[in-house]
Amino acid sequence: MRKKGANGQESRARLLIVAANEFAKSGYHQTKISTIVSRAGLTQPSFYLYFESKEAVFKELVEKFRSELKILLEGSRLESGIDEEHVTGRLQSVLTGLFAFLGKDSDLTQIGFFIGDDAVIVKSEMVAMIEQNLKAEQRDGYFDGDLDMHIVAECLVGVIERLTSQQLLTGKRTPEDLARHVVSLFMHGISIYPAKRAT
Amino acid sequence: MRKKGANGQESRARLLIVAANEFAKSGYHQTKISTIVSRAGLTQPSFYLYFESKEAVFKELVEKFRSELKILLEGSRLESGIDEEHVTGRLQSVLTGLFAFLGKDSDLTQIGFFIGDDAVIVKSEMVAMIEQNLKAEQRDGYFDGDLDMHIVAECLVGVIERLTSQQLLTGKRTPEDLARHVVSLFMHGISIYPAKRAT
Amino acid sequence: MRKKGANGQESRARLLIVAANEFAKSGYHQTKISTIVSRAGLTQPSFYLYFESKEAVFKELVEKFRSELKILLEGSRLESGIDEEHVTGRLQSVLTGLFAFLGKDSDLTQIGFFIGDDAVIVKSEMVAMIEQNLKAEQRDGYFDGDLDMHIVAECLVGVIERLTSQQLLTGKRTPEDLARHVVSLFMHGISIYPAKRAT
Amino acid sequence: MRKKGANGQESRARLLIVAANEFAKSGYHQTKISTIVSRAGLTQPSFYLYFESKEAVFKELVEKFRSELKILLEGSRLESGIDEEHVTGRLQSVLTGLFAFLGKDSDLTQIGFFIGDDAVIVKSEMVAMIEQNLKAEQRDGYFDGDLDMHIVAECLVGVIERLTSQQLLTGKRTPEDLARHVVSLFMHGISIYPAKRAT
DNA sequence: TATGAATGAGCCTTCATTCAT
DNA sequence: TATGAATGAAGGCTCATTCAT
Repeated sequence: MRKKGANGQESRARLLIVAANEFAKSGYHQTKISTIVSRAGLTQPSFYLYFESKEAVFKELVEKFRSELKILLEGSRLESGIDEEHVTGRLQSVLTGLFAFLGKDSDLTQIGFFIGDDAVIVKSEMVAMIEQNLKAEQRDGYFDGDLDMHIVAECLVGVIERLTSQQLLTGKRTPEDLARHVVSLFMHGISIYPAKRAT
Repeated sequence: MRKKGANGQESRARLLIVAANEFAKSGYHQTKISTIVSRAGLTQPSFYLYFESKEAVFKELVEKFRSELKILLEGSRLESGIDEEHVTGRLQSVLTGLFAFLGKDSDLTQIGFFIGDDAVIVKSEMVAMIEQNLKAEQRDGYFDGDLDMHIVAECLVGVIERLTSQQLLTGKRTPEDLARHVVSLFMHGISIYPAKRAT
Repeated sequence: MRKKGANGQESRARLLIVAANEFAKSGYHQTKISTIVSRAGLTQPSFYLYFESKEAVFKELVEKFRSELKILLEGSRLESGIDEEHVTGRLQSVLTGLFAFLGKDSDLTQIGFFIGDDAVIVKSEMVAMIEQNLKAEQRDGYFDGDLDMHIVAECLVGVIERLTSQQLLTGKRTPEDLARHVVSLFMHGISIYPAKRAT
Repeated sequence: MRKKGANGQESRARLLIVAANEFAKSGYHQTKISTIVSRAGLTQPSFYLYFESKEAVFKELVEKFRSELKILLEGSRLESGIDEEHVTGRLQSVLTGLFAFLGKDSDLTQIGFFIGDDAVIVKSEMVAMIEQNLKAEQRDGYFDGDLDMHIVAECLVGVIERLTSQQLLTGKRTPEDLARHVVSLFMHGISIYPAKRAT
């Protein structure tokens, strides 16, 4: 009879899952290898059979998050839209995709988006990307030329950040729902009065 | 014979300042008592002359932030406005005050707003408060009745959070500047087209 | 189906060679089984197919050295010489043989002569043997009767030890060369003045 | 009542002594901090109160040996002698001093002369120094011009090495005694016949 | 003959905290 | 008010060795 998980890949996978969960729950430094291996039904040396070090697993997880996110974002670059409908629709779909991605694996999202020094970088890159797109649309006349798109991009990321942690990862809202609210808010704000734009 | 600066209150104050800075820089767990006392020109036992434990200093700092914030927010409750001008103006002034507060002591803000488990609570409370105010204004007809003000409040806090850490604490923007951008974004969004509200 | 080289004796031999090299290079404790098997193209359990333990391989190597050395030394016992020419010649040839042996397999020499607790014993035995021979020649009148042959023997071994590690194993000198120098030094010293022996 | 050794310098000194003894007895890697502190009547963290790391103590000990040895050797440079008596006497006194130094603190000698990678260097430097001196005397005509003084120096160090570990550190012989034997051996060898030098 | 998988035992190092002065 | 000295409790990592196949 095989020992439980006498299969390397399976053990590794289990360790990775548990590790992600622990890192997400407690942060990098508070996570103990002893807890990880114990939850994975193994002993400490086994951990080092599959990973170089504590830092290495963490990096692997961060990298996984980053690369998946990169693929998602690159696949959803906003080309210049044609009319307002399109712009809105595109934003809606991109955000839905993003929230769907962020909600898919809550441990990984926690790690890549909120824990560790790289999270700051990830979000900065996201801001930069969004800013580029917004500026393009702004040049095309869809958005008020006076807006500081860097600030807008920062705000959007702040919103995504908070909604992800408070609404998405807690299961209170769906990606579509969140995307709809965000689009609505960012497109038209909450006032019932039209903006007094510089004319 | 007293040592230079061998004044209890002064030593305590110095420890508190250094501790705040270390917590802000490195987070709770990465901050070492040895570093704090060393920077404060004292030795480890002295630390325990003024504070019960590492956790105690941290809590004291968090509490300081929370109480100051509480006073600020209570002093700036939005009473029902009278017209759009007022609503906008009030929001603008409240946000300016909030950013001013958050920018006043960056170490304390870091601690109370971003580090430690209480930060989550602080922000949730802020969300709740904002939500109340928004709902009141909504009832008064200033905002679209269909809007989910809980989500809007969450978004506002997310925006405040991010702008604080990325623009305010880095010295890139002033409180007024940030408040203006936020008000503009939240009131009217970025689209040049008016919202198609349900009629 | 056998794997390439899946011949027990061959694997064992490979392990032995690599082990000798690692022990020689890094010493007993710093040598890791994992390194040995990896260099031998095998896995850790295979090691235990051929050797009881880490200590066992080491002992086997030490024993190999000791037995070979023993054979060499026993075959070269100095019988009482007849005249000075003979004594000198005999010493020269014995030393040449010894250096040749020590230079033959540098890893084994390193292990048996310099590493591990047995090396001390090996050299002590060598001292004892040399001492016997020197004393015999001394009784026969070839050497000054006042000399403490135990010390002389110790010196000779010290010289052999150092020349082996610094000149022989580094390839700087040949066995013959070294033997000649040692004989010259031990027979007549370096002074140009004759010794003032007690008469 | 003071705790045993509630004096920093004393604790440090005790640790250093015990550490030296352990390193000398078991070598670097086999020496355990736990053993050192336990023998010094302390606990593990205390060790790190006085030393950076295990490696650091070791280095400190090695350095102590090296610097003391350096001072000794520099103070006893052989100036060109005047006649054979002088040369012999000088050699005798230098060797006596050296053996006295090597016998003074056997643990330190073990560490600096036999353990650790630096021991090899120490001895190489010693060879170089001796070689210089011998060559000078050789140029002055005291020694046979045909001798390879590098080899002679190597032999001398080999002899010192062995006599130190086997006779001096074991308490069997005194520095003077050993020096006398070495001088006699190196000056005139053991043969009763005079050397047939090239004429 | 060979290996994939796993582990018991152990070692170095760190840090918040305390005791005696 | 202040500190020199010390420690309990942990945590990351390594290595020789074994089990089941």
